[in-house]
Amino acid sequence: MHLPVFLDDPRRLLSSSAAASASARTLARLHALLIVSSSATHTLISSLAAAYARAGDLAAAESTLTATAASSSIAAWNAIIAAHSRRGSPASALRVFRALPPAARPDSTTFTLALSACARLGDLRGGESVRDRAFDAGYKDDVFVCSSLLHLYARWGAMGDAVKVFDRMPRRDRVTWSTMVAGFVSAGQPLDAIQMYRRMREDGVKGDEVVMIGVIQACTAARNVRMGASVHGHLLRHGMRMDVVTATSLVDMYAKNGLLDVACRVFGLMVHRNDVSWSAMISGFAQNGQSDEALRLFRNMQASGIQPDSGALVSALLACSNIGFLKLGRSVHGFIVRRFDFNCILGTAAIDMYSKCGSLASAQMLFNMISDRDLILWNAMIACCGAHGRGQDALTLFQEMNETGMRPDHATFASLLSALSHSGLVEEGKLWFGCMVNHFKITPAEKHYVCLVDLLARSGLVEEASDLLTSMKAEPTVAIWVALLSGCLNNKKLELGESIADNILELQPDDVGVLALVSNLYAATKKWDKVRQVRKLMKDSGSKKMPGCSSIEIRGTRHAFLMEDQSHPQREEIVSKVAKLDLEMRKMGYIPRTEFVYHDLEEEVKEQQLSYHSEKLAIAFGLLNTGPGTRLVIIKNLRVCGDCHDAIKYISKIADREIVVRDAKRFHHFKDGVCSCRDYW
DNA sequence: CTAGGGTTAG
Repeated sequence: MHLPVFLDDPRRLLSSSAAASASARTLARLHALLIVSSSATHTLISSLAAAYARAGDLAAAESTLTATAASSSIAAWNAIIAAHSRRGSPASALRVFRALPPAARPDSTTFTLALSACARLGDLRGGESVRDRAFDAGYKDDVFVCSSLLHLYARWGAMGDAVKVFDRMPRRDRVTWSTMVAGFVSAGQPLDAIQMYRRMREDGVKGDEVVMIGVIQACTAARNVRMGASVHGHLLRHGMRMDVVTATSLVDMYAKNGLLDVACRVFGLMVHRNDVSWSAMISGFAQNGQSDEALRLFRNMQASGIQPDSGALVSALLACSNIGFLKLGRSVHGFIVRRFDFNCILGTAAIDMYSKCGSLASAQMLFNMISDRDLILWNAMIACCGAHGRGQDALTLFQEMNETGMRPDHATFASLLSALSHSGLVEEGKLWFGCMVNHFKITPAEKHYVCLVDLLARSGLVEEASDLLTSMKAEPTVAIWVALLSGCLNNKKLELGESIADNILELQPDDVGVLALVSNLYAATKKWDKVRQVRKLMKDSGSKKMPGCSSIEIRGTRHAFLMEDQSHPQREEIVSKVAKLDLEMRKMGYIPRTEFVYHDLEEEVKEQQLSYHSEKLAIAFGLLNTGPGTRLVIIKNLRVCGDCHDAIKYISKIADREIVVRDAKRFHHFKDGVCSCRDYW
């Protein structure tokens, strides 16, 4: 037993580094001995309490101080408050702060800790009362106190107040500056963040990693890769520590700006990578449409022994959504259920995955299981119903959402209006558009106008839609004109349609689908020279666009089909299946719509080209490889053309199959010769 | 004994 030795000089023990790492148990024995031997002085008790706090026994620390003369020792209390903070319980930190005995006079450290706790809790009013006490106690010009006050405001979007504090600070250090930079970034003002950094440099303050991370994020948000790269160079030249966080923000900066190869190189050069670094890289691929690569990385991450965090899982789910990989999506969902609490972010990503993989039922089931729903989760589920052609369900959900007191935002209405439009619920669409503007005071954006115009025009109310355009403050965009034009074409309002087509051409669209619509309209009015002119534009933009690709998942394996790709082992069988279907379709009245072939070819060759459209190949493959009655889910990267849309209706009848096609815009549910979406051009 | 930092959903 060596404790008595300590008793010779407990003072030395408590100030030595041994105490810093002493266990709470050792400290307790020492404590007891101090009391028994009546040698517990004020200073000793205070140091002991601080040592308890460092060792993590906060209850012991507090009870050591309470009811002794040492309870006036602010240093000991600070140690306790700091320990609560480190442990991630700001509420406990504040509780201790508020219950300080009157004899313990808070100092700069105490106020700083309390303000930081308020910032973490988002307790602005509590923070302001701490501020008042700090200022009264004479810490008005204290850099630590002011910087944490600044952070409180900046972190919660009150940049105006943050600037006020900042402006009257007599002294600023790099923490002050970096707080301002990060504040502007999270307030969505990246240019002001960069401006702050410039001011800092003019003031002669050198940036450290933390400031630079803020600047990198600002470059990411401002889409300024050039400056981002120069910051990167600056870091390297000045030999700044490339820690995980710095490197990760660089990876993110390059990836979000489309420089995936550079992002990869930075990622590859990292000495230590943690879950967040992997997440940044995976999301970079997923958001740049390289979903297969994102999923490969996701597997690599697990293989290298890093447990995916929620960021990586969300990105993996996003990648599964993009390519419609239901089996993998399900397994990621299963992984989450086993290891995580299902929060709203993960829930939203999973619901979106099920939705985009064609499984409305799974999305609904998951939604019903989540009881604590936030705005984005509701929006995702409403969008899901809409995408699957369930306008009425979307409306019911929307009303349910309102009943819970959740306030809809612009995205909610975009999803709702789009759902109503796809289901042809005209009266409801008009009603809720008006309600959005008048009751919820949301200024309609382009997407809202597109939905409403589409809804009106499709339903034959072309004039009403046209009036809506004139009532708009801004000039109509291509998307809005297109919605109106397709209504004109479907409802044979050719005269109005022609002037709209002219308007669209003036805006120089390069979208082949848009041009096809315009060309179809000119064909309907027999303006053949204009048809030729538009078809030339289509040829130019058609050669630039990516090839159409469709995929189908059969028993957990994905099969992708491109028009040009001859390499599929079952290619011949597939092509002859399509030909057989084609024959039957024609007997039932199908007429190939060769206007959807954009190359100058003989009519016969054009018809053949139509047979090679990727969605037809994928469907034929699906029919060959699944049993009768199995539902087929096709994921297509571009929009389904009018010809395929007609053809799949017939195929669903002939093969007696439910066929779901997800194109770049939405879902088409084909069954018994009809599609859930209304007229299609 | 004290303040500031990265990824992820509609």
